[in-house]
Amino acid sequence: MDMPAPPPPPHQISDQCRKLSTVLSLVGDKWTVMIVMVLRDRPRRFNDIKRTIGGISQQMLTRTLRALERDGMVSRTVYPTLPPQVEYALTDLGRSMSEPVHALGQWAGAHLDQIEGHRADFDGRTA
Amino acid sequence: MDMPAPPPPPHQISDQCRKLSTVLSLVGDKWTVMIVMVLRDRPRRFNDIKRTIGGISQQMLTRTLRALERDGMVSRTVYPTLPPQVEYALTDLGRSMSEPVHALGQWAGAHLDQIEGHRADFDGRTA
DNA sequence: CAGGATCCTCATTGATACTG
DNA sequence: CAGTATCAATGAGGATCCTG
Repeated sequence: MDMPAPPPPPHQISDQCRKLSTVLSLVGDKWTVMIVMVLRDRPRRFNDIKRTIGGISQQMLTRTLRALERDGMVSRTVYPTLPPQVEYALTDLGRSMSEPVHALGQWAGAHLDQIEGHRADFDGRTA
Repeated sequence: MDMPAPPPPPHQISDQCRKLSTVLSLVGDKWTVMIVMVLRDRPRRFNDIKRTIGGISQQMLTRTLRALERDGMVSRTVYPTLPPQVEYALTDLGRSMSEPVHALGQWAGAHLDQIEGHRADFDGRTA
């Protein structure tokens, strides 16, 4: 069969991106970033995190922490006291991730007004 | 009324984060990052983007591009030819954003295996 | 205190068909 | 080609109640 080169698929980019989006979607998650940021200064307990963030349901906090634990970003330590204490902390991996995330946060902070300006502009023109 | 100091709300962090999450959620969006990455090398036309990404509905492509345009990340130029041509390109702001996003992508790529390892581990222990 | 189980609601996404 | 409009399905996220 004379097919010297298999047709190079035009979506190498998307394939790579698709794998990355698995991780990227972590960052886009409404709560994940907040939790990582909160845990950045020090380990905290469940309701401590809940109170600090404020506005998150325990359902979502549980789920998000589970997801972070699953990805190895957060460690979960149970102290069998009474009442039980569970402490969440960033792992090395989690702390490592928090750096580029923080950088992105910096950028976002620096350009927030600009973006909101564009939005108001756009909405004004559209209305 | 003797309330010398208004009770300092314990969620200064969350307030800041909430504003940032407006921008951060852009990054987490499944398609936004891909589109930005695709537009990073050169301006492209609608169906060109669609084909390159592959798997995105025209509905979502339209919406995501609109959102990016609204935020001032992407410019939309219409050439009144027949058939019509519409070219999308990153603005300076968009290109600026693509840098920390790219950094995050680098990180994600570098740690993808590690993360997937953790996931497999976790799922194994849980199952 | 930490979190599992349920139920419910609304936003996001996709598929399809139509238009300038 | 580059959209808009409509409909249907899926899932995220919140509220509530209950347990170890």
